[in-house]
Amino acid sequence: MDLIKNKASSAKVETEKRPAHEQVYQTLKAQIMFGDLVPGQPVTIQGLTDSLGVGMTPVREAIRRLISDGALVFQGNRRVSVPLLSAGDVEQMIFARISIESELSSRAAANMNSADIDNLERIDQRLDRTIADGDVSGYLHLNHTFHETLYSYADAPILLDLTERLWLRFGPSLRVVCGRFGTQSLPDRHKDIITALRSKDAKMAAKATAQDIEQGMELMADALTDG
Amino acid sequence: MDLIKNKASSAKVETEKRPAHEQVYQTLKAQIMFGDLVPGQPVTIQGLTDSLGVGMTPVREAIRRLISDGALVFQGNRRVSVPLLSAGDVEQMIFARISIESELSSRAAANMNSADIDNLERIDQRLDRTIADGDVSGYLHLNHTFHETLYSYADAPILLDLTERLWLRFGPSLRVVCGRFGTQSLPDRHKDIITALRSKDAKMAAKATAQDIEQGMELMADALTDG
DNA sequence: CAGGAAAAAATTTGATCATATTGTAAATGC
DNA sequence: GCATTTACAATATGATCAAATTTTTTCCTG
Repeated sequence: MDLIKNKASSAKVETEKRPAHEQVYQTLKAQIMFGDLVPGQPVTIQGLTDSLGVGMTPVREAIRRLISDGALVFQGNRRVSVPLLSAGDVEQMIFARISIESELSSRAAANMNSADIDNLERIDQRLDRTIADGDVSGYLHLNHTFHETLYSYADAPILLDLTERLWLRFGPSLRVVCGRFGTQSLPDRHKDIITALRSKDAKMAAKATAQDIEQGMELMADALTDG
Repeated sequence: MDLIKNKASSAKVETEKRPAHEQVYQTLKAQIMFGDLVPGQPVTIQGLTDSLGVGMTPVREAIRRLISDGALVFQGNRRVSVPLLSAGDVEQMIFARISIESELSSRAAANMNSADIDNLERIDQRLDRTIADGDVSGYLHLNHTFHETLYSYADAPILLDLTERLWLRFGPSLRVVCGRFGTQSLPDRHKDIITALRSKDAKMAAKATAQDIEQGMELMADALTDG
């Protein structure tokens, strides 16, 4: 569990340099995105100061940031919790993700060279293995890495930021869906995306990305209306 | 002791109920959005504790939130400042705003009744007066109110949140542009939007909104490349 | 002797914590 | 059930420590 323990040997300069509030933010972000926290679960400041071993000020700052990200919600009465998504929420996120991420994919297609695409394909191969193995946690991490890597070539930091914010919102719910249905039924349009990138076909890359998003999010929407 | 605790006096409720960090956030947000703060201007924690008369913790929390919003930027060396936009930034915001706000406008068209549209039109009439008077500050406030009011009928909180975040980003720069060129050259496709709403034409509402956004943002893009 | 660059001290600002205060929810009594 | 009390968590402040910038001093060179 000691994720923050020093990975000392490699780069000793940067290890402990970041301020505590930044580290707390990154830690919580990962926990939310990859599902250690369940939708609806309350998050308390004191609980985090105890478990993370830092004072309350850094924890407070990290929580405010995450609330602004939409990764946590303020429940009115000083309570903070992981968001529960409504059907409408998911529908809006589908629209926003398709609008923005298709564009990112399209822009990336114009900028990526052959080696970049090879690199992306290697990530996708590792992703396939997690699906075959039913490794939910690995799937969530590598799926995120795949999209993040792809979009990073778009050279569009503001669109990237909007996307990151959306991923933080649906992270916990996606985790629940994967936990319930396993990894078998998960969509993977990544092969289509890679094919499009190789032929420098921005339109096709955008379309494949849109389909990948839609299939994944629809799965989530269905699961939410069931429960 | 607390005999006066009941909220009997209805009109006066909003005074000191909200926590300090929330008030600081709202204050700074308004200052950023409507331009008391100039792009590039440094923002210091201690300066704000002095000028706002609260401790550092609430100020810190508000600043973290605003950084997450993109309304302030963290300059590496612990320094925080109001963002300077690049041409690429503006271009990305044009894309994102058109994508999302056109959709909001389209959805609002389906939900607004005649009285709602009348209300919106009254806002636009007041807006016209600020343009005629060259009242930059009034223009910025009412233009925001117009869009915010319109979009509120879309019943899409997540898309609304994404939009708010974008407005916070370009607020300071828009203010600079208006200050330099006055209000005369500002676009106003609001009449077209209202016409579209009255005929329940969602497509046309979306198109007029897109044009309104594009014209305003292009103005900003031009001004930024000049300086 | 003057000018400038480098080094060192001082000031300003940020980061963190410990503590006091206040508000909210749960528990107890009637 | 409802009101009062109790307990716990959130809010907010001030103090303390660390980092960075700015100013001052000093020393070297022309």
